[in-house]
Amino acid sequence: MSGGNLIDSCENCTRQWKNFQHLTKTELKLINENRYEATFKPGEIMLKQGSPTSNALFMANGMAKTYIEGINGKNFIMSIALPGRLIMGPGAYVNSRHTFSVSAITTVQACFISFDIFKQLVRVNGAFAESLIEDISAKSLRSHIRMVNLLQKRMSGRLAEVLLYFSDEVFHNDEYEMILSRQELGEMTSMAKECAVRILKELEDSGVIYSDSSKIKILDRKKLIQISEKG
Amino acid sequence: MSGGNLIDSCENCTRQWKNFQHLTKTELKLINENRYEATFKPGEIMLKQGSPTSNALFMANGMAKTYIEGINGKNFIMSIALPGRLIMGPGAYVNSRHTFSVSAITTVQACFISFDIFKQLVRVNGAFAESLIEDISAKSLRSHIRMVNLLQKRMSGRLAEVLLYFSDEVFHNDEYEMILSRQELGEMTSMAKECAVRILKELEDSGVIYSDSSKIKILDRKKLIQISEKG
DNA sequence: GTCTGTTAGTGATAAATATCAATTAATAGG
DNA sequence: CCTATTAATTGATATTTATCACTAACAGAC
Repeated sequence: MSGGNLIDSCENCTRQWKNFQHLTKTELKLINENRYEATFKPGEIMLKQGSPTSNALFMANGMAKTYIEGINGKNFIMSIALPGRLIMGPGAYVNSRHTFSVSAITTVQACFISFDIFKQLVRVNGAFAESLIEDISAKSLRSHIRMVNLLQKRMSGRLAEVLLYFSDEVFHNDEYEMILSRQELGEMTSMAKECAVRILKELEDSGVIYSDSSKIKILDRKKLIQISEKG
Repeated sequence: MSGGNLIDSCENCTRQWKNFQHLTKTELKLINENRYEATFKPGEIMLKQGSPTSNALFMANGMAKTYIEGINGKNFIMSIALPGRLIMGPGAYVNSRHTFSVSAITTVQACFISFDIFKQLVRVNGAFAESLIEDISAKSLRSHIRMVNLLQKRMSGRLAEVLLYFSDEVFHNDEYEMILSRQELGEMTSMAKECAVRILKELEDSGVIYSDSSKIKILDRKKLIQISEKG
């Protein structure tokens, strides 16, 4: 993590959070003047669960994992944070503690903005507030869907779902680098790493995917969707 | 479900959603003039997953279960809706479809308020908007905690947690009527009904609770918490 | 290059959980 | 009060998933 601003301004930022479009020029300038840029190396923790929610975090470049540190050191990876996204857990408006941790997977460039300023803008700008509610709601909706997936499907269905998530939401491609280790893949699908390995192999053996340790290629999308839906 | 307003007005309603305190008199009057009261009998569906989110729902009296209709007709009960609470899923601000269903457990008195009006107030009243974000955030936080509980604990831990939920959040008493059937208890803890029965029996045999088919009494709270935390 | 620690992969086994098949309460109508 | 259903319980068994104990592969430090 190093200081110094590489990004010129929020106004010209190509990775700007899309909800900032609801701010006036003055308001956006206020954000810009109060942001702190940081660059994280792979593996570095960007936000720590339990720490005070003093800042909202915006992803400018790179990828990170958001995860809950659960019972007995067992993690649960919720999602992959991508450029242009706001990272703000529910704790910001409840107990002022981060509900989850975030750690960089690749090199990550991110901006911190004080919650005092952020919340103030939410209070005075109705359209901005509404767009924040939309953002929070979308995350909540995903988490509901995710919950049912994880609770009601067997391992192969859960893993298939995550493989599709990477293809559809993260890389927008049927072929991609699996940026998570097998251990992490297990933490995202709520299974032991050994099981993740085995099911990946099963999917490869049945010709649904090609999988070299770090590369994934979806060969039979229809079947993968079927496995994901059937459970 | 029958029409006719039994509640005099929002202003004097003892079950008023606490966030309405941020509304002006005029705004609250607007809500009051546009609300529709309904009474549901036990078992009746109040909101159906997938249907359009035309209204926000406020619980005035009684208890309901909110549940997601998942895979193969398997339900997942998220929580018990109580008097004074707003029922509004994330769909309202995303795809205008209810994300979950709600059905009455006891006789329920509830008010429907059009989302058009509700959203308008969110837009113009910053403090109200903020309080809504707080409400949504609190629900989201619970759901995160719930997710870890359900994903990382074994059956006895999950059931113990739900028994404590009823005691702490619903009845505020160590002794209460279990308003859910064994089947539903299973749907809330993500286990088969037979397992719910067995674990309830185990807890009784080990003196942690007393359980007559419909009555639950927590005898050893410390131990129950321990079981819930250990997983 | 060699050493060393970490991740991936494999098979055997144990533990947890679901399903199935019966019975036995419990309850709502008539 | 009796009967038809539905819910609760129980035991046996099948599935699913986790754990354990290794071996192989790999990457970084020196």
